[in-house]
Amino acid sequence: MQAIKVQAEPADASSTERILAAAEALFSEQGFDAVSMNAIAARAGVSKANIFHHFSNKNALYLAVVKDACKESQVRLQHMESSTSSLAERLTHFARSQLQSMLDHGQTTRLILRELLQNGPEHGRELAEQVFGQSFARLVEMIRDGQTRSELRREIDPAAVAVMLIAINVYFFEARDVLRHYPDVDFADDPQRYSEKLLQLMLHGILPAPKEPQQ
Amino acid sequence: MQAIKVQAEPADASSTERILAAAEALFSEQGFDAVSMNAIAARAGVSKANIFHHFSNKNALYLAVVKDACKESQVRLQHMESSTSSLAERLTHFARSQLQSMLDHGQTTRLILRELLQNGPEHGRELAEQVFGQSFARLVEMIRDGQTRSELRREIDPAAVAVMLIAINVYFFEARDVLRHYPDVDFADDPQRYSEKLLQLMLHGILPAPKEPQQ
DNA sequence: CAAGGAATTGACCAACCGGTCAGTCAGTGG
DNA sequence: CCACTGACTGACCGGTTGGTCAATTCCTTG
Repeated sequence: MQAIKVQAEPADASSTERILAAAEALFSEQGFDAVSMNAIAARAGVSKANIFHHFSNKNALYLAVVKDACKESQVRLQHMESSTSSLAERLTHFARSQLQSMLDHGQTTRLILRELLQNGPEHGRELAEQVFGQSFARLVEMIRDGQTRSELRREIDPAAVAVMLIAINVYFFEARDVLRHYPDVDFADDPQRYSEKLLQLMLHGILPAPKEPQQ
Repeated sequence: MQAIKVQAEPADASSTERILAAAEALFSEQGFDAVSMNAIAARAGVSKANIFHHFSNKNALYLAVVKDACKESQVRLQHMESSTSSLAERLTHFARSQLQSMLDHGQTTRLILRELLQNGPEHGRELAEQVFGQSFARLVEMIRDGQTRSELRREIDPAAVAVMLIAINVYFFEARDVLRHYPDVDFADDPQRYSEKLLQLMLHGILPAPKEPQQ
């Protein structure tokens, strides 16, 4: 029999860490405005005033949370092995691991996607530079590299391939709960199968091959 | 010289319509919690109490707005001509017109996407049934139909094609502001070119064709 | 014209918001 | 032992929130 807490952050972490964790959870679930400082304080197990001791105001706290989330997801997407295997294999691996990572860290992902939906053009640049920029550029580079080795058709725009890959994953994350209710869809609960099917589509296209479908 | 209104809904519409229009604009721009009933009242040019006369509470108003938006976007996607042309042409036309429609009605689109990001599994079903369901099923049917006529490879899952098509468009809408800042991307401001490039990718795949790329 | 229901309003409310503040307390260096 | 400090707290602030209500105006129907 011990202290009852419906939801709480680990008690052994520092106050600042607990506040950040609580704030990230609540912000990602409900968005900025729907979360009160009282709620964050309660979940973190500290007083509201304590939050203002560590963060100058609510917006600063939110910014810290977003920055944290960005850093995390940036780190997560950094290992992208090169050259050892074919472009198709590398793309497949990237797609699979990115999607899995998004699902594993759904909280962070949702926060960033929410941020994406938010305010205008100005705001997009920060995200572009701080979060996705590096890994996107690297992905494009990888594709372009495969293109010089004739592993994909010459007239294709590498950036378009990269965007398509990411679009596929992002949409799965967003629309899973909707897709689940379509009778035609059998992959809503199976990211592995989803990745496989969509990657096949992307690699080989949907039109019938002139001769044999196998390369 | 007349009454000054920084932003307003058309004065000739009924109060209910003006309220709905104002609410949709504000909700889609700022989200549920960030918009106050006072703000909606001011923009609609009515008193706050008047809103509560027409809608039982804030949530009911929001629901009405969402339902309106859903109905509108449902109507928008209903014309999908069949049989006259090849599957590739029909898919291309669908992609182009859907994307254009999303951009033209950015307000509504953003509202629905925001809704998608929101709460859990339960909520997804309503959206599935009320908004996207019909047109998704029809799109799948169209693809399946083309498949029986051997216009696309037999082993392909029509639902996967449909999801890919939609994912491509949704992601463009969401990430435009970010994509714009990538030096590799030349289609962020040109939905037409985006549709073209991505559709080519989807139709022919990215791998080199065994013989001639042209069908 | 009178009657009555719908539309509309300003005044008002309790609850809650983000944020402040004076002050307690544990630790620490001299 | 004392002085100082940073972490931390409960009580509190002005302002705003969603929502109520009695009163008034408007419009229709008899």
